[in-house]
Amino acid sequence: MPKSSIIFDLLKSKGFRLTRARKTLIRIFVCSKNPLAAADLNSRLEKMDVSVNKTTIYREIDFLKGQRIIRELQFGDGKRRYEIWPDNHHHHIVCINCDYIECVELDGCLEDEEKKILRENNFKTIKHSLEFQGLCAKCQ
Amino acid sequence: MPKSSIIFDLLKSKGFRLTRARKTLIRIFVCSKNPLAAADLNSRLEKMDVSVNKTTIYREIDFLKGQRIIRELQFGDGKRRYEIWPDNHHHHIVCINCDYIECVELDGCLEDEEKKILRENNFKTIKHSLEFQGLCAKCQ
DNA sequence: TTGTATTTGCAACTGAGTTGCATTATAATA
DNA sequence: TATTATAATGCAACTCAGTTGCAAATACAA
Repeated sequence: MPKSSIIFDLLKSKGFRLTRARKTLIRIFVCSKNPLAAADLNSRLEKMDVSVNKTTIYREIDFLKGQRIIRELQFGDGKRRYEIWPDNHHHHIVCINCDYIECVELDGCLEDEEKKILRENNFKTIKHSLEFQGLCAKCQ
Repeated sequence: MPKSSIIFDLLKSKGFRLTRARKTLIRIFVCSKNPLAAADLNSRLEKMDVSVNKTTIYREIDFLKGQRIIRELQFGDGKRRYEIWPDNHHHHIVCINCDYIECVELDGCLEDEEKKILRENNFKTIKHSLEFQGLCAKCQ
């Protein structure tokens, strides 16, 4: 069973409706290799002949975020980007020249650091955001 | 000699002018314990009776950033924040409840990871942005 | 097929940040 | 001190991401 169908069933079982926009957005996220901003979603929807108002796109983003189907990322260009909720904990590296993005998996990611923060800063760490910026193979 | 004066001399020696706005903004950054957004700068300037147009604030931010006197940070709320260029490499932890911010210093920060990225992703890493979110002592 | 709560579209808005251009003011020099 | 070049500023109008209130449409259970 493709991943989209699993998500459809999950949402249906929770009593949410499967509208054309919602299903298409979920398919877009499942298939996309890169995190997508609201404007990216809009142009992909248009290409797929599913016309959706931008308000709906933002509301659907909130909905999918709330359902933990997607998660939000920030690459420092002032746009919020989203990707399907990952199975594996990972981060990203963005090429500062051509915006090409790759996933990066780190070993034993920041667990010790979060313990240190609890000890030294008295903060209970919930999550962290870590993105790398650099030059991809082509742009070096 | 206070830190602001050192920066004033540096800029002067490079041939830049020391205007009221520029000097006041540098003083604000030097004194501030927290990273500041453009709107924060505006309200602090008003309190100090130095009225400055918002265009000037944004241009001055660009200037100070270009001179490596301040650096930009993102905490994921859609605003860009700035702090005086740090002597020590550090990150931040933000309380998701009350927005209180503390600095966090990590040991041997991410050097091994950046080497790994060069090996495995073929990216030459220039920099990284890492921010923690959690609950501060009061909000736990 | 119907009832209704969920979802959507629209239009108008907010708030961060940008641009072009005319004006002002810093600071080096005469 | 007065002159001058140009760095810095103000203003108004703009872009672009994202939000809000409300009326209309639609998914889907019964």
